[in-house]
Amino acid sequence: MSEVRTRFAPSPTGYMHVGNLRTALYAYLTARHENGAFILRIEDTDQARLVEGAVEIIYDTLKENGLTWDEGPDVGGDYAPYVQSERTGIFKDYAVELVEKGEAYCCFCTAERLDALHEEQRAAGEPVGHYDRRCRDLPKEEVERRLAAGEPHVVRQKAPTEGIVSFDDLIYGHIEVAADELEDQILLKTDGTPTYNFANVVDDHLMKITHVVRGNEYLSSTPKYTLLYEAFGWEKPVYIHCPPVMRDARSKLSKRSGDASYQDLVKQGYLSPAILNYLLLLGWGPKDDQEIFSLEEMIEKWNPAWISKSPAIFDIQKLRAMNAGYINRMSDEEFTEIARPWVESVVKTPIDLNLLCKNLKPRCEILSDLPDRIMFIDNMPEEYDLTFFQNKKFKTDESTALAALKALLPALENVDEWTRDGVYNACAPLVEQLGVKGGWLLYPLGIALAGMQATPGGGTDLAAIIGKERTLERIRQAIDMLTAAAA
RNA sequence: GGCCCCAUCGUUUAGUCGGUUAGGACACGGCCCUUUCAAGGCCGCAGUACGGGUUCGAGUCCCGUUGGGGUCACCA
Repeated sequence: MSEVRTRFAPSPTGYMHVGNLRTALYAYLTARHENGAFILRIEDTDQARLVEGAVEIIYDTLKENGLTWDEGPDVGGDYAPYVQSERTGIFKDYAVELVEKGEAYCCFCTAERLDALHEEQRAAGEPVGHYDRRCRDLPKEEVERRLAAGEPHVVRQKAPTEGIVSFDDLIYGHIEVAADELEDQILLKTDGTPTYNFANVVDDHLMKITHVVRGNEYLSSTPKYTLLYEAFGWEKPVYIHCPPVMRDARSKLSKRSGDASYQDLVKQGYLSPAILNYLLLLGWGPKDDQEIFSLEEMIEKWNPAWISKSPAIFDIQKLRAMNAGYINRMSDEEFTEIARPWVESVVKTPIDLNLLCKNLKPRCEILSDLPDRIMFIDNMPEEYDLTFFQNKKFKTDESTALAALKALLPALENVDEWTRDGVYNACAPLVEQLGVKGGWLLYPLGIALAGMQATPGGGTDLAAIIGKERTLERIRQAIDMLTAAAA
């Protein structure tokens, strides 16, 4: 069996939505699982839609995710060029080949005539149909004469007028469609450039693509592709049509409706491996219960036949959980490194960064969660809701908190070794002395230091993180506030 | 509208030879742990869209209904 070759052929629109990335991943895995080649081809024939820097976004996204390509615009390959706009000269010869074989013909009908035709059909109350094939059987002499006169024309393929056209898809199985559903599709436009479908078939053939992995919006046009392969007498690729990634049950993910692109997700603090892992499972499942996959494991376990047939709704909540799992599995050191810029964006004063991050790690689902959680370090609110001191489980309220903090203050003033353990060791004897539960004493400390209820760590952690000076200052502040409130 | 495709918990997915207490994950609820909140551990709630067949037996096969998606360009 020959080498498996797949390709990812994006249009450089400047927006890589996650559905695109998933298609790239599936194509990549299909190749790599068979030790095959993965090719990157840029489909930029629509110059009007060209966006500056869009190709770089494609490169960067694939690279960040480890989806390396063997052939492409930047690395070259045996079938270069890999940018479609540089290949326009190629297609004309193939169109001519089909005309000579009698599989295609020159059509001189103008756009105006086509419009009029459709208008007539509408007026007659008929559904707007296909091209009426007026030029399909023009006498050879007439065609030559009009060509010689330089009359504008397109090249159309002669589609069969009866019978059925069928193809096989690895996911959807055998699909048949009546030939009269198909029209004589245009191969070459008036300006001599190829239509997308035509260019695609020729390119895939020339690049020896064996498995075409693409979105299932192409399922309906695949019979046209089939006709082209048959007209040329080329071997058809294995088709793998992937269902779309949806925003909700009705609509696809789209830039227009403001759905997050891959880049947006990264900016929000989602990790690439977590995004890729989530995408793998969105529309595909292994036969066991494995959920966490490294790229190597994906390659090993991949089977394109297990891709789902129905659309999958993108669930940001599940992605969040997946991301949290990836963060939780990192070492404290790794997490500190990726969290550092986020922490430093809101904390400019000296702190125990390692201790903070150790506490932040299990509390962080995505990196952009961080700033709100640690704001209090540099910006302690002047006032906060004193009912925060009420805790049912520890039997605390404003008055017990006042007592606890008053006991804590002198004990902490005497601490020399200001570490988490040092602070805790100074507090522990008080629990004995007062005959209370740990929480009774330390829960109020956390509130006093942060001014909020959900904090990255208990009272002693917070004290160690923000340092002795700020700790004592905030305890005094809390004592003042509680005293004033009690009076 | 024509044609093509799809349909398992709220979401995602397993169930591919017809026989399962219909499994996992996220979310949700509860309990444990606990110096807050988390994390972690344990338990729970929750599904075969509907209607007909075929069969001893249907999530699985067939037909229909409903719902949804895609596609019908000198766009890609």
